[in-house]
Amino acid sequence: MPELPEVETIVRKIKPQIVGRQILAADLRWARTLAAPSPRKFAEQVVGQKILNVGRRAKFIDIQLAEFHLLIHLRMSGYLHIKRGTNRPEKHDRLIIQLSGGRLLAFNDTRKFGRVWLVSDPKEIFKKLGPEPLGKEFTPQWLHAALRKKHRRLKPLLLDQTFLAGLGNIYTDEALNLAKLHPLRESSAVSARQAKALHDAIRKVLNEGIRRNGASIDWAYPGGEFQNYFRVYDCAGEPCQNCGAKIKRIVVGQRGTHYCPRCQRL
DNA sequence: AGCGTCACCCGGACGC
DNA sequence: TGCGTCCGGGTGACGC
Repeated sequence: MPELPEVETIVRKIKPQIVGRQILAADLRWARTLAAPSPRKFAEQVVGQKILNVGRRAKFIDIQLAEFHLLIHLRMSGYLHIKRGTNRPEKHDRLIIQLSGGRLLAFNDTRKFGRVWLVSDPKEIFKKLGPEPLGKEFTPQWLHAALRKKHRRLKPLLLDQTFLAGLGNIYTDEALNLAKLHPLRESSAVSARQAKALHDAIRKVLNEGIRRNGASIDWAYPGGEFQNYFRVYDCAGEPCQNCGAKIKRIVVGQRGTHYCPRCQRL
């Protein structure tokens, strides 16, 4: 389930292999939201363009072309593959871009949740996003002030990309556990000290996820190991590593939510 | 403003 | 074994 660490990892993997190359062909087989209206039009717009850079903003992969930005959101089951040569498309390949130098960039997405945009200015997509949790703007002071302004429960608030951009379900549960805060805790009631703990916990779990190449669960996203280090996510019924109490699973805003009832009191 | 609910997908897990 | 059903992830739309 791609969240920020997976996206970050994928960007680091593909960037050196595709920056500087030119797009020779583009085969768009499926995409939910796309600025270009048709596969033919899409190919017309990108073929011949050079890839200038590959970056990330929140969970979006930003492939900067000479005249456009190709934005890719992997959602849960999406993945970007670099292949050599011109192999046959694999099952669930949704977009295949043939590059100069004999390389192929394929966007594979089993569950068709991922999205692709071709835009001239990525700001139109990014403008609603909150700050980057690993960026300079995200400080304990900012977080405390931002939490106080809201009257929302911590779990849905942290998942809200307009509040803070990049946390998904796994990392939100893990961060709240590390910070010893209950997922249903009212945001405006969080103290400065707790905000500092939450800030540090968010950075810690994201950096840990990146270091372990993200989490591989089920079919999604090969190669990560973070799933072996979950403290609460997907651990319902298991003892808390900190206190031994049984990890609980509840549903908050349609999302599975895992926490330690003893360490994270309401 | 914030919350609940639904929709989008489909491989895998589960129950019969 | 095979078939039906449910689940889960991120996000946007919609109604209260």
